[in-house]
Amino acid sequence: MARYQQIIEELILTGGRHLTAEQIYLRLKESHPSLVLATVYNNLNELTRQGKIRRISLEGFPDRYDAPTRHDHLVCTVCGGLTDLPLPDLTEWIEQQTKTPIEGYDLKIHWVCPKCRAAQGTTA
Amino acid sequence: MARYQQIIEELILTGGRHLTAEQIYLRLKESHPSLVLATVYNNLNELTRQGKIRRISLEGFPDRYDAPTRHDHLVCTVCGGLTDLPLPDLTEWIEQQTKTPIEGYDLKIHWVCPKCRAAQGTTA
DNA sequence: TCTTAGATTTAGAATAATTCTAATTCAAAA
DNA sequence: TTTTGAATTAGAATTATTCTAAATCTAAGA
Repeated sequence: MARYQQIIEELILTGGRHLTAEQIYLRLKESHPSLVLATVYNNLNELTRQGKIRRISLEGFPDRYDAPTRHDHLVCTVCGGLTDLPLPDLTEWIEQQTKTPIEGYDLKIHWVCPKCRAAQGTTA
Repeated sequence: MARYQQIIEELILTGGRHLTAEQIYLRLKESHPSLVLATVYNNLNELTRQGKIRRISLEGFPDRYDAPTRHDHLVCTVCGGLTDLPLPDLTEWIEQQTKTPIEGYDLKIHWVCPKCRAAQGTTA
């Protein structure tokens, strides 16, 4: 069962990174016309719960889904675009600072991506 | 003008931290019965734009509003509760690592708060 | 004082992402 | 072949937030 779980996972891990639920739905609908958006959400929730994928929540934009490998993200404050950023793992440092065990963390770095920086130079 | 801007700002900075728009609305409605939720949102957006308050987005919970001082947050993965955590500023370290100027960052640390940890021990 | 102009607030409809519910379908086991 | 439980489907519901248009207010100018 879980007819769609595997192809959704594969699409997220290899077919395109940082996809939204709707993008996943539209891509898979081509080859699986009976697929429905609610099924995509169901599977995304299940995969996230199992730790096979990672959900990235962004202010003002729909959630995106990513590989669960440990890495951080640059978020463009202009276009909302996401870029992977593999900074060193801060877990131990945080636990030393807080003197408390933690489950993990979510680090989003705000920048203006090169494309938007160029566009700013043009208009401003 | 901006009749409500100041009292909203004051409530966020001093009257209670990590409040939602609705909590702010309910508290102020007592003393200002004509106040409407849309006005709260308008003012929260304006205050955020001006950098006088900070918006904190949490997965699955409404946004909360906080003082704009630089600090990080512990987020309980069980109850969603927020706790302030003043870790050292990582901006310079991140800029060294990425070799790119950044605008700031958002660091949320996932833990189980003491209250939920105790409750877990009880039930599990 | 009266008028005007601009901004703010109000009221409530609209939006959009996501979840929920109930009915249907499916796959495997009995 | 029948049963059973889980997954999918369809579409309604939810919820936080935004939007729109009308009403209100404030301050300035005549």
